[in-house]
Formats: sequence, C-alpha cells, structure tokens
Amino acid sequence: MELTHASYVILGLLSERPGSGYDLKRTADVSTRHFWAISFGQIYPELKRLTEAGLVEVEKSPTGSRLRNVYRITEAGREALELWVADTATGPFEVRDEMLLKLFFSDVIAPEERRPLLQAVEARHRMAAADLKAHGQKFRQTHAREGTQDLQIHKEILSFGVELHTWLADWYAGLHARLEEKR
Amino acid sequence: MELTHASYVILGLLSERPGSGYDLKRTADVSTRHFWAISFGQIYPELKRLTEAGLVEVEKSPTGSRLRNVYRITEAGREALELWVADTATGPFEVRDEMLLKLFFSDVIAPEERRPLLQAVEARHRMAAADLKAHGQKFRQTHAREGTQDLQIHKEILSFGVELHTWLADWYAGLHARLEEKR
DNA sequence: TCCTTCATGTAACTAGTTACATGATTAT
DNA sequence: ATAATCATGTAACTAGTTACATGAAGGA
Repeated sequence: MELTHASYVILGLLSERPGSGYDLKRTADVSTRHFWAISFGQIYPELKRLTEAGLVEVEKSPTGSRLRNVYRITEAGREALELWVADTATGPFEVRDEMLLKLFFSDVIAPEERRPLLQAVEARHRMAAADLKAHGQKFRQTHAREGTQDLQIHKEILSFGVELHTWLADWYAGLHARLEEKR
Repeated sequence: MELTHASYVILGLLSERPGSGYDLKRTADVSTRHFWAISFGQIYPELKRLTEAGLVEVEKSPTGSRLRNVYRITEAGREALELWVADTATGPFEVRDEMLLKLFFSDVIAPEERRPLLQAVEARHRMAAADLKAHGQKFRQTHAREGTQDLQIHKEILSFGVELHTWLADWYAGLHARLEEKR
C-alpha cells in the first residue's frame, strides 16, 4: 500500500501516544498543522486503510454508548515510519500566500492603498506568532496530562514557527519602511 | 464569474505585459511560483474562462503555421485585479514541508540518523536561496528585453525569498548545533 | 435546559498535478 | 540531423476541503 503524507502524520502522532481519530485531529491542530494540516475527511478513511495494512491496530473502547475507537501503532507501522523519517530525500519547502501575491502585483494600486495591505500582513504574522506560542502551551499540557515525555525536538519545531512568524513580521515592517523612505 | 487564485496570478502577470499561455507559465516559474504556483493544466482553461468573462482579450498571432494566442488584460480585468489587490482581507500564510514533518517525528530514529536529515534541509534552503537569486536575474532580463520597467516591489518580493531561505538555512544550522551540544 | 465537546463517518466538491497528444520553429 | 524550445490543449488522477448527518456525554 502506498503511504501519503497524511498517513505519516497519523503514524507519527500515534507513535507518541495511542488515540482516537478525534484525538489525532485535536493534536494535529496544535502541532503538525502548521507545516502539514489534515482534516477529518482524511483521518477516518486513512485510519481504516492503515488498519487494513496492519500498520495500526484498533481497540474499541466506548464511553457508555458513545463509540470510541482507540488506534495504536504496530511494529510494522513503526518500521514504516522510521524508514520514511530516515530518508533524506524530500519534497520542497512550499509556501502559499495570497498576500505575497497581492503585494507582488501591488503596483496596480496607489501607494496609499498599499500601506493598509502591509500593515495587515505584519499584523497577521504577529498574531500567528502569538497563536503558535499558545499552541505550544496546549501541546505541552496534553503531554503532561498523558504523562508522555516532552521532547526537545517538539519544542524546537514549535519555537521554529514562532521565530519564523516573528522574522516575517519584522521583514514586512522593514519593507514598509523602505517603501516609505523611497517616496 | 468567480475568480480563483490562478485567475489573479494570470491577471496580475498580464497587467504587466501581454503574452501567451506559454509566456505566462515561463514568467510565473521565475516569479510567483515561489508563493503561488500554476500549471498548464490551469492556465489554458483559465485563459478561456477569463476571455469569456471579458477580463482579458485574445489576439491570434501565429509564427508561421505555429499557433500563438497573445492575451491582453482589459479595463474590466484591471479593475477586478485592483479590487482584489486592495482588499486587506486575506487567507493564511501556508507552509507545507515534508522535512519539517520528518524532523518533528525524528525521535523515532537515532541521533546519528537525524544528522544527515538536518544537513539535507540546510542544503536545500541554501540551494533554494541561490536558485531564487538566479530567478531574479532571469526575471529582470525578461523585463529588460521587453522594455518594461523593473519595479521596486518585484525586487523586494524576490529578495524576500532569498532572505527567507537564508534565514531558514541558518535556523537549521542553529538547531543542529543545539542538538549536538545537548548530547 | 442548553451549549460545548466528544465522536464517527460519508458525499460532494474544488484545486491542482501529471501524463498524454500533437506538432512547428530554432539553434547547435 | 537532432535536440531544445515554443506552443496549445485535454484527460485522468490525487489531494484536500467543506458540508452534511448523527448522536451521546458532560459542564454551566
């Protein structure tokens, strides 16, 4: 079976702690979603596929009459994950940003109209940085609650996001200054 | 008619200079593709749609018996573009990176296996920075050839890419150092 | 009582990529 | 000659999002 990026997100999260599809979504939303997002529409069918392939196993543990399927990574699943992680061949670092597109073409509008655009982008990145900081808190709380270890690499990657957005906000502030100066 | 991001990439590029679908792809590949990529599979159908909507107009100018449709933005097209550019409401800054995903889960492999991973990411960003610099050259050459002006905002956004990738490469070098130090 | 969270899943849709098909022109 | 570039387009596929449908448990 071919594994997609969504498969690896799921496998990776399950390698740290077993959980339901719902749990997976909750955790992904405060961690991997900043560099690889996944939705319920991918999670549930993918969990089924991974179970059939023997990479994860499921245990039914309903709360009263409310269903709950707890998934756990298998030895085969862990091997597949390790193989993928260790492979240095990789795709590109992809950025998709409508705002950058607008700015690139912003000579079609007047400089007075460009200013609010620049302020909006800077604000967006300041907010994203703050948001990520909060997410780091939540992520660590989950780990604490579950008694799982708080890995250095997790902290590093989450702080990466904060630093990146701070750098971006600063870059836009600088651009703003350069454009004003020019006039 | 609803305009997509691909529509605005096309409209934006045509606002600077008329050209064929092929031209558009060539230009996009050394400019907008770093924050919004488009493929032939989107360009040709989209040009048809935009023509029907009256936002661009087409002029047939074959070279011998080889077809060539040159598209030009209309007044309505320019207005639609301006409206979109001036709108400060925007989507998110999206990053998709398999390598970040691998690193996030890299505690499943040994530290000796993680090192080549870090080196690969750093190298990738150094190469991306060099690549972007070359693209800036190519983009400016096209402008020079066509006699169109070399806008400050273009230079800024293209240098944004170079600076971003340099920052990223440096960040990974720093991470590498921090992880080694810890051991 | 009512709102939020937990929980699972499918269906329809949108965006985007890749492969295919075709063929002329130009530079080496 | 022949390889690279110019040029247009469609078809099939893959990935991913959003909306819908359903309903229980828990807290305010």
